[in-house]
Amino acid sequence: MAESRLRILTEAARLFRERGFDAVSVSEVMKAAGLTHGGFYGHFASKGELIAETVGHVTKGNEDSLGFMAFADIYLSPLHRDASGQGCPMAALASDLRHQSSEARGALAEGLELQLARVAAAMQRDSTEEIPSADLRRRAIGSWSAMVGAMIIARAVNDSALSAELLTATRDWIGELGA
Amino acid sequence: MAESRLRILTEAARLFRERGFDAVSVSEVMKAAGLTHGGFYGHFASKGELIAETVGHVTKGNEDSLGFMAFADIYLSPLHRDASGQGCPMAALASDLRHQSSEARGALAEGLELQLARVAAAMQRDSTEEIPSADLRRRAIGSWSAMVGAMIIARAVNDSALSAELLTATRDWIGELGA
DNA sequence: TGTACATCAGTGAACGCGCGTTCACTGATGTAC
DNA sequence: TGTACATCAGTGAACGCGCGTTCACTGATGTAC
Repeated sequence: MAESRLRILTEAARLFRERGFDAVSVSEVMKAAGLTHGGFYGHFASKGELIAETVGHVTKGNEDSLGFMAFADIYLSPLHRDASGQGCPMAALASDLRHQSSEARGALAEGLELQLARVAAAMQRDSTEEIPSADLRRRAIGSWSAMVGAMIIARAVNDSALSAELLTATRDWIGELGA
Repeated sequence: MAESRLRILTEAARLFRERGFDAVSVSEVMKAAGLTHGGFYGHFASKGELIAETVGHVTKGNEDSLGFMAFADIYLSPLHRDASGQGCPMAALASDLRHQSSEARGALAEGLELQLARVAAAMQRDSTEEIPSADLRRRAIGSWSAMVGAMIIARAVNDSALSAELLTATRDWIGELGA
C-alpha cells in the first residue's frame, strides 16, 4: 500500500506540473499509477490533500553540487522549458498554488526556503571570497525570482524566438551580477 | 451592445486575474457585467474566445512616464500583490496561459513586447547616458522576469514575512544593477 | 400623433458531460487449526 | 499439508453538482404608414 501511495504521488507530481491541478482529475492520476479511481480515498482524504502532499513530496529533494551559473544554464534551457512534468515545481505550480489550501502553500514556502539555501550555497561555491550572508540571500532571491519568472513567461508565450530570447537574456543578465 | 461587450471584457479581466481562467465561470462573468449567462454567446463564440480577447484587451495599455526604479517600487509592493484583479496581467495570467489557445498566447506575446519596450524606456529615462539597445533589452528582460517571478511566488507562499522579503529583496537586487 | 410591425439584445430553462466523492462488493493474501 | 476464515487494498457503478453551451422566447426600441 505504501508503494501504491508513492506511485500516486509520483504520477500526480508529473501530471500536475504538466497541466495544473484543475486540469488533472483524480481518475487520471490513479490511472497513471495503474489503479482505478475508487481506491484513491483509501490513500488520501480528498483531492486537496493529494495536492498538498504532492507539493510537499516534490519540493523535497535532490541536493546537487553544481556551481550557480552551471545550474542557471540547465535551468534556463529549452529542454527544461519543454519538460515541465520533470522540471522545477516552483515554475510549474506556484501560480496554481495561490488558490490552494494553506497546507499546500505552506509546503511551497518550505520548499522555497530549501531552494534559496541551495542557490545561496551554489553561489558561494562559485566565489573565491566569503560573501556576507545578507548579500547572499538577496542575490539568491533575486536570481531565483528571475529564473522562475523567465521560465513561466517563456512557457506561456506563443513565439518560439521570443521564448528562447527570454531564457538566454535572463541567463546573461544574471551572469552580469556575478562577473 | 458594444457597451455590454466592454463591460464583459472588463469584468472578465478582473475575475480572471483574481482567480484564474478555470475557476471563473461564464455565468459569473456575465453576472458581474449585470447580465445573464445565456446572452454570452451573442458576444463571444466560446469561453476560449473570451479568454483570448480578454488577454488582448488587458495587455493593451497605460503608458506612464515613471522612472524604472519608481515603477519597480510600485510593482513590488504588498498593495500590488494583494490586488491581483487590478494588477499586472503577466503575473496573474502567464501560468494559466500555458494551456490556452494559440490566439491567447499570441496576445500575451504582443503584450510582453509592449511591456519590455515600456520597461526599456523607463530604464533609459533613469540614466544620464545613452544605453546601447542590446544592453537595454537584456536588462529589461532580466528585470521584468525577476519582477514577475517574485510577484508570482510572493502570492503563492503561505508566510507573510517570506512573501514581503521576496518583494523587497528583489527590488533591492534589481536596484544594484542600476547603481 | 397614433398604431402595427420588425428587429434583436438579452432571458432562463434545459442539455450532455466530466468532475469529486461514496459505497457495496471482490478476490488475493495470511493466519488458525 | 490441507481447509476455513478474516482482512483489507483495490474495483467499478452510482450520486449530486456545476460547468459550457443551446435555443425558444420576451420585451424594449425604432421604423413605416
